[in-house]
Amino acid sequence: MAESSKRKTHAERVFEHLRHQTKALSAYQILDDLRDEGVTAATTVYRALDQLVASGRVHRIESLNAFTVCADPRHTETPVFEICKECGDVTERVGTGLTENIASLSRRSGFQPEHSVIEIRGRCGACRADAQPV
Amino acid sequence: MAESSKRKTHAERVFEHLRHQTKALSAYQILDDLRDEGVTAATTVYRALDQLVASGRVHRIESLNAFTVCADPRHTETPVFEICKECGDVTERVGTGLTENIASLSRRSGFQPEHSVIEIRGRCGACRADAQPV
DNA sequence: AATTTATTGTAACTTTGTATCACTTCGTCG
DNA sequence: CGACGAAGTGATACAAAGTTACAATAAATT
Repeated sequence: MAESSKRKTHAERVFEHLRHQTKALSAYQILDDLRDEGVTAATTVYRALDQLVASGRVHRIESLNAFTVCADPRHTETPVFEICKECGDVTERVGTGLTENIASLSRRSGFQPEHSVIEIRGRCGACRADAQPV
Repeated sequence: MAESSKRKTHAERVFEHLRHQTKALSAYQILDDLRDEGVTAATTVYRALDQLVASGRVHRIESLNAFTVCADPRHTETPVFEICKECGDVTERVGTGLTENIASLSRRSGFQPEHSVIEIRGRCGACRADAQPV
């Protein structure tokens, strides 16, 4: 095995790679991208992603079956993801107050929320600007 | 082909079947369930689901890769789904005010929302009650 | 009847995700 | 030092979810 693969864990490699993306990547995209660095099996990528998601350093984007780094691992609020249908960029918003809205909904319905998925698909500001011809 | 399959479209069959469920069903579950009624191919199920989702009669639950009927096709607000991790039941909530929250978030961020995915995973009221011994 | 149009089926294939088992690496403890 | 166990990795196979391309059929039009 390449000596380079001895120093860092694969989880670190996956995290570092994701950190340099503006789009969310699928597990298999990550696998392809990291073959040079000694990651050769889907299993390994999924294991790395499991750890990273569990530790809150990476988020899974459900509507894309893809993954992106957490913008701020210290936040406790439910993150909101804006996903641009044109350029594919994914932006995480925190402190949106939506957590409280969900909590109050639950108070009414008797449902006990554990994990919320909030993903907004649409067009990002940059793509809207691009589409304005003068 | 069975004569029964002549009367209704497959989309109708899929819709009727979903309507009698409390849980969301995957496309392949639907396929299995409807084999007796002459639905034999995954393609057919997906085509039916595409129509139903496009016409707003069925929702796709992204975090489950599954489908459920729309509780009220007339609503315009973004639906919120409560998904119980224990019993698997999926409940749609409308009129939660979350649409307005998302809109105001967008006003700040410059993002133009088209379709929002809001799915809350946790425990439903019934399962919470069941888990209370005495 | 002939042509078009929508619906369905078949089959192969891609993408996404999991399970199993063997092997290596590495720390630690005797 | 060497044995041992835990964690990490890889290979393989498989399961689940979704798509594509094309042929066959049925229904509607003319």
